[in-house]
Amino acid sequence: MGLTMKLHHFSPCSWDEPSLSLACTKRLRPPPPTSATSTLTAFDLKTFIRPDTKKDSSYPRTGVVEMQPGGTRWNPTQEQIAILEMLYRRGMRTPNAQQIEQITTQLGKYGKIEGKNVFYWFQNHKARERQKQKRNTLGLAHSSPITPTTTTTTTIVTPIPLDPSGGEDSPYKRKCMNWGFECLVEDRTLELFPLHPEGR
Amino acid sequence: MGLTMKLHHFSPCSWDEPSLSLACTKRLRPPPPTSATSTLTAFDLKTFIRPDTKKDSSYPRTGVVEMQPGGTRWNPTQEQIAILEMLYRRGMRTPNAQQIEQITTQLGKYGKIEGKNVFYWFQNHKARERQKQKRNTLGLAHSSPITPTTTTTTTIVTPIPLDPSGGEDSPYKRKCMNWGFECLVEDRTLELFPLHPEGR
DNA sequence: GCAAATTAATGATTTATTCAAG
DNA sequence: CTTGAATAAATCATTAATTTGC
Repeated sequence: MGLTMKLHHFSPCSWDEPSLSLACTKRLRPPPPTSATSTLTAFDLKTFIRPDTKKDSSYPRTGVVEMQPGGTRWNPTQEQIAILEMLYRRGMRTPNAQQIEQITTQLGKYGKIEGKNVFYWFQNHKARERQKQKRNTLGLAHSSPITPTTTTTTTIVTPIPLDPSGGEDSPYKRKCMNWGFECLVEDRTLELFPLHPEGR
Repeated sequence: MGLTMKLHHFSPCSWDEPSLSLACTKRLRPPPPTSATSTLTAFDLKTFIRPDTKKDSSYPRTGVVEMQPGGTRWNPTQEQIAILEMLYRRGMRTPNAQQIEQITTQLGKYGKIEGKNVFYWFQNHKARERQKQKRNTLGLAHSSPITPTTTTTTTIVTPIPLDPSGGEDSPYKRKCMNWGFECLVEDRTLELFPLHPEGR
């Protein structure tokens, strides 16, 4: 479990294979009368494969460093972190698309940010709080009774607000999907964060 | 295993409390909000909560067979599957945002589809091909040496087209991110699939 | 033949793991 | 070392095939 050397790059394939022989691999679910087999032979796949020009097409191909002038990855500001942490403490764990969008809009006032940053932040924060807690729990289990050690600041983790009430009616219900960003952009900018963006 | 008749698409949460309960997957009372740091305490989070107007929220309760799109999941057509499988055979594994967009556009000619469907399809297909192969490998490992068995048609898995050229310039580079859908929509509709879309 | 019940397949989400920037 | 970013694995949830009893 450790050395998965996955490095699938883009294929310089030559698209001359004509065929697509649908080798019905399954015994179950026999394919319905497919009219598509014969028709899907010829199309220009090359258009797909072009080695990614992204939208920001104008990049200096100088050969080595083609990085966005703003830097590579999101570098959150203090205000952004503070807000995110508050939301987390308040119980937010996996915001849905709309929530992400709104958060992003607001946090954008304090620095450059994208929706995915917000999404990833919650993912990572949740996961790392979890493992931190687990580490603490296990550590205390067999460690010497008094070892505050001050190293782990033990961040009192407000447990995820699960449904504690016995009244269950669904064994587990998914809630949100984090897609749907496609064109959800509305221009009404809500005033959710009455903070005074000062410094920075 | 099949009598769960729960489909409360609309969580009847009452958001009347001045505090807030985000990430309310189930109906639950907001937990006592763990005194937050006093600086960023006041803002109106309720604005986040409005129960998401994006989705359908209006089901044909009249008992009619009117399957209105919105609450259902993607049900791919034969043509769509055929194209996706071809792309997969050709080596595509994790298309980037732009590729997903283009594929979506093209597959949209054969049925309703979104970008996330394409993304998920590749994720799932890749994973399930992997586990299928693993199962086969393990099965053959301790099975009798000659067992053609003809049952599993062994879908000749075109190995992932690795970069064969010695000319590498980046030692493993994460290539794509599947975000960035925000507003990538261009209206030039490429004609990648010169197929004649006929009704399913 | 047929609809309800069962099962297999698979779409959609969440969680765990990994890579790498700073 | 910390943590943003990305992918893989595990899991949930829903739909279609298939079976079953009539």
